[in-house]
Amino acid sequence: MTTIADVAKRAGVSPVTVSRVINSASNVNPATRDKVERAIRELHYVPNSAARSLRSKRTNAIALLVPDITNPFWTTVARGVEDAAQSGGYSILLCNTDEDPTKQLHYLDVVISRRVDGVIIAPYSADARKLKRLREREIPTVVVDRRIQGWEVDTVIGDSISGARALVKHLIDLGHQRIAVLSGPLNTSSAEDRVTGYTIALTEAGIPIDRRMIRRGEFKTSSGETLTNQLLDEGLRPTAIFATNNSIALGVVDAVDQRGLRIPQDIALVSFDDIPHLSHVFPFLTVAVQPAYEMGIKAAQLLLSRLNGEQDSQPCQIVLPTCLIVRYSCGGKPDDINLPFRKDILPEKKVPVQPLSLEERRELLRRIPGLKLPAYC
Amino acid sequence: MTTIADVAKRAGVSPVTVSRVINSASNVNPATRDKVERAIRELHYVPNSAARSLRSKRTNAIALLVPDITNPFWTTVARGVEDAAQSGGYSILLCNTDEDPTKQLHYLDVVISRRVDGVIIAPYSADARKLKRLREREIPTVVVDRRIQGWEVDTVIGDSISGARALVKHLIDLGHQRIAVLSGPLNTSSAEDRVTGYTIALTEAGIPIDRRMIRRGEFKTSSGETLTNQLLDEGLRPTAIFATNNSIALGVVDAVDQRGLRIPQDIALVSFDDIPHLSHVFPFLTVAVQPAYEMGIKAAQLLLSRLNGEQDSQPCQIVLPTCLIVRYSCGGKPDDINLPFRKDILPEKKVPVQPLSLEERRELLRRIPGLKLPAYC
DNA sequence: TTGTAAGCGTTATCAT
DNA sequence: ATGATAACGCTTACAA
Repeated sequence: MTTIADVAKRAGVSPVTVSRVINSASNVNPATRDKVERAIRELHYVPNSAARSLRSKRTNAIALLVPDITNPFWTTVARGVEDAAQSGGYSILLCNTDEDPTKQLHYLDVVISRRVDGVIIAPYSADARKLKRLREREIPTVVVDRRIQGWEVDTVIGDSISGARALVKHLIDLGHQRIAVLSGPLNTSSAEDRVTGYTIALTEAGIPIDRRMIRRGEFKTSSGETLTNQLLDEGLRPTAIFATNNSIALGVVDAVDQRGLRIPQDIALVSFDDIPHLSHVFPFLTVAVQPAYEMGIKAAQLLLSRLNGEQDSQPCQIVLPTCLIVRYSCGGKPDDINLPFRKDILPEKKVPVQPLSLEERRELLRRIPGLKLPAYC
Repeated sequence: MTTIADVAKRAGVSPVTVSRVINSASNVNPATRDKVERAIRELHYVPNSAARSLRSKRTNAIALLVPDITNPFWTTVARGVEDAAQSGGYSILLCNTDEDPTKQLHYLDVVISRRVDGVIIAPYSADARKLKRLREREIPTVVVDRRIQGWEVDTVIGDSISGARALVKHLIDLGHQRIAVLSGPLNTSSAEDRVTGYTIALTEAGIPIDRRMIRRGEFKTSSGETLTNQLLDEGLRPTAIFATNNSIALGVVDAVDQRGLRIPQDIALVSFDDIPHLSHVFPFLTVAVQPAYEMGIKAAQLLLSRLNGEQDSQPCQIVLPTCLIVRYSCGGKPDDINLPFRKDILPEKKVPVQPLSLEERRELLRRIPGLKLPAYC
């Protein structure tokens, strides 16, 4: 395989000069540059990045650790990351962690072994100790979609609290009083923030919190199904369910379907995160959406700016606004529509979600004793 | 950062011995191994893979080049690839080409520069010359989803011809005679094979081919929309449309919707490739599906077996069977169902697709003069 | 502007 | 079973 020495020989210069051309150093004579570039072309020379990395201590690669690329939310985030990374000259190492501690740990070792320049991660836990390896080695890191406790690290998240609050408020406005929430893992901030938003909305409406209506599982369809079954088996008779992510929502649909119940006639359903192509063909599910693509772009841009030292040294937290998309799944629409759907019959309404105001925040902290409101909202 | 020399010193052995331990060489004294492993743990040593790669000429990485990870088909393939690669100790370099020649070329350079051990690619064109760089450098390659002309290379594809034939036959059985097909790029075998399947089904039913009913665009929603509009504007009055991929199908839905027409009452729709979560909530679209996850797994396994030299030297072509999933979108169901859907009201039927038999093949070649049937079916 | 020399951290090769 | 030595292909530091 052609090396830099071959090119140098052909161009009649030293390897260093070729290196300078490759790295677009300024101090190269244009004529020399031409010679070298011709030699590179003629020999189809492509530098060996292992060798470059070994010497330069940079890999021009970043790792992306997400729970599951198969979830359309993560797919979209990944695409954003890839686009931004690519245009900055970085490659992406893709890692699915499945929210699995062992897998995440394994991948952190891969990340360290490969000496990637930076990491974008949606960690399975808010516990900073799980990311010790990254921190110890001072690998530039951006956490996405979730907040971390115990480590001031760059973070890009959606405003889950306000989104959830808006979603539940919407249900309440439609007359629902018995609303259940199906949350994800306890130590995952996005799951918890959505429960917080739920609590806020109920409190603001003067509806007492029934702890039995708050369920926690995993961000998985199977979990949504199980939790729904438990909920309905216990005879709590919720009139609406808030699924804290799209996978859980699908599980709710399944469980409700199996019981011969109907959405929204028998039970309403809202969800955090959309199911992209579904809305396209069947504008059904009322959801709070985060700008997933932008989240990916922003995370990558933030990381790259760190790598280039363009950023001030303070870790930052970027909070992206959410939108409420009101569709059919909580009722309020005729239920005798012919198949298939036309968007003029099943219109959808997209509304930006307002974050909590300072007064609302203060008021809430007063009214709800145990409430922990993260700084971001 | 800790190096192999640090570990060696601590364990009181030479770096080579540490290397042997890392690489689980057999000829290491168990006691020595223990000492080394302890030292590794104590120092939190993780080998530098750039250095390893430079010396060993292996990167333990493979590149995955797909059109767009955002398309659920590719998402699923990617997940399969990642799972298989991970369990073989390989990392994945993710590259979205957007079916764009420039992007693909760019990524081929990245691939070469990074000296990945192998490549899994869905190339934007069947022209082998576009992959010259891979071939010249003898980078082990598996082509997925598409056939390549002019290069005998490992390939994993779905049986597009039989799938398309089954899909169109289904339409014909329901009484459709004026069926349009919206295909993808001319030089993409999956697109062309699906048109071939279409042609076969019509011919077998004795329906003459109307060239105006065959449209070609891109595998994009916008393209599906445009093509549908053109088709309908020209007054060809198709009673059914066959979209050759899921993105195109979504464009058809849009266009039909905008005209105030309904699927399937006014026009039927079938598609190649499912839209995963859609079917979950709204079992609507009749489709031919390929086992996308298995395609990813198979492609990665094939590649890894090449890398490990476990395979005979012949390039091979793996053809995965397709299934027909019959749902609502071509009619034959009541159209006065209340929202939302219950799967017992909108049942779906999944049928394995039979490949063309030898006799059928022979018969077809006789009846259709210009027909080019690829070897795989 | 260009070149020389050294070294990045590992493993292949050969020797013991 | 273990070690010494060199080399992988490049870039940094310094010199000219």
